[in-house]
Amino acid sequence: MRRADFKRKSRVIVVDDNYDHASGIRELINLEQDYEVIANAGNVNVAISLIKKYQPDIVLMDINMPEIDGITAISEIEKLGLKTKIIALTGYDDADLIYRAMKIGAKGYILKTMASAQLIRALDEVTMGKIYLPSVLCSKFFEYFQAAERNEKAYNAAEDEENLLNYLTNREEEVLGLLTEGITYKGVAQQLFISETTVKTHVNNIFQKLQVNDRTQAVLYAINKGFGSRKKAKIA
Amino acid sequence: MRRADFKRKSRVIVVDDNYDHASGIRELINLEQDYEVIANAGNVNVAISLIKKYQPDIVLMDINMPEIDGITAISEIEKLGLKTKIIALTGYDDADLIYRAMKIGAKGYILKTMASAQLIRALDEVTMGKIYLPSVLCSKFFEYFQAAERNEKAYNAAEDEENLLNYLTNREEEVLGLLTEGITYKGVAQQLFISETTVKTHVNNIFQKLQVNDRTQAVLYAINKGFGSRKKAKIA
DNA sequence: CTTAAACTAAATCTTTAGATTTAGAACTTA
DNA sequence: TAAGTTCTAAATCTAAAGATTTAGTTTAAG
Repeated sequence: MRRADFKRKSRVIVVDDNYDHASGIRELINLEQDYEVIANAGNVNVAISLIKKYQPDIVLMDINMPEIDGITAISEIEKLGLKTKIIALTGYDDADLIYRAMKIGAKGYILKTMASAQLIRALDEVTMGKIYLPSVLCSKFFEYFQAAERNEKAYNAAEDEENLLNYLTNREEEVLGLLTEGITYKGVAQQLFISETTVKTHVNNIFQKLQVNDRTQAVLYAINKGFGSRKKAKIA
Repeated sequence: MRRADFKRKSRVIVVDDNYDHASGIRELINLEQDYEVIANAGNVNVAISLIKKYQPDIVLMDINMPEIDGITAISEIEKLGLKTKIIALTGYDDADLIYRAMKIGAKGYILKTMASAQLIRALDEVTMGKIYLPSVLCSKFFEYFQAAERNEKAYNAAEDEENLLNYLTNREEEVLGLLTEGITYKGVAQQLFISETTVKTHVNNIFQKLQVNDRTQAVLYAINKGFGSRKKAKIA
């Protein structure tokens, strides 16, 4: 899986507040013909300026660091929008950490306790544009991921008892749609080419069907039930 | 990784509309001392009633089936709330399919083209409560997952230009909080033990700061900016 | 052919909402 | 101490919002 010799070495920056550990990794990586460590960083701020300056191919990021944590650091680096790929590195296989690191864009995640072969393997895979997560960690990730999804579902299911929106007529839905954009009776009347009194009639019917007393409550009900789903009314 | 002999065999149901393929898997699994296929199902409806009846330990679910697709099927089975673990099975490594299957709770995902050892490995891992996703598919999953997260971020970033909510005073935030529950001036006044005119003053200041004209727009602005974030005002 | 929704609209009336101005008390900061 | 914020409150309006009743069309269902 080694790349041909005529390709330049992949440039790596190691971020770890433990100097000894960083040095160990550096030496380990420099033994490989395909990689070279171009810098070490002992804290996040130094790391970010080095990364901005050198735009390395890969960053090995220790997650457990003082001041700014590694997760935040990854997030910051991702914001730079470089091609730099980040591999997270920790001592423990905390599901939450793995989930968060992968969520914000880490391309790999390995444990410090893993064999050095794992590290090189991770570098190889990530260099080839893949994502590397050892199966143990992969399993951990999914525990967390699926638990999170289940919570989402349970959360939404709670308000799925009965959706009063289903009782609305087409016209009433249209009117409600305009209400959820913060438009007045007059405005709705103009947009639908009907009189203001008609709008009032519709709105009153909507209130009764949704069992609310005013437009604010109607709008809140509609939004909570996912009315208009992903459009999110724009104000400003 | 085989379990001790005194433990009963894990009971497996195979769901696949291709009878030959299902039979092949059945024979393959029955060669293992730890597993036995207790039923085959050629379509989703049969599968679900069999699963309800036998509550197997594992379901091997082909995703590409006529009528109801396998993803929906997994979702339906998960809704039953059984201990049954589902392993998805497809011909292609479609990132979207993998993502959706894992998202709704599949405990494993393997390709039909993979060696039979992979299948047994998946059964073993899943039986032990882990999640099994071969590294190739794991990588595919994360491509999709991270792309989805990036889109989320981009979506939210668009309205992060400036959050006018930051200019609100504490009291104004309180008032806005009550407005986002659909409460009237009088109601807010009672809850905060202040006069109605004071509430009006606050509300007017809120309108100016949020650059809106009425409470509906203020509430919409607040919700869009994540005011109260995950609480979602309850009406009804 | 009749019944029942659904959409339309008017009239009337009460209640909130919202704009605007002014101002006192408490607290903070230069 | 003076200036500035924040929270409080009142008075006075105007403009919306909302409740209620009645009623004429149209269209689909029986």
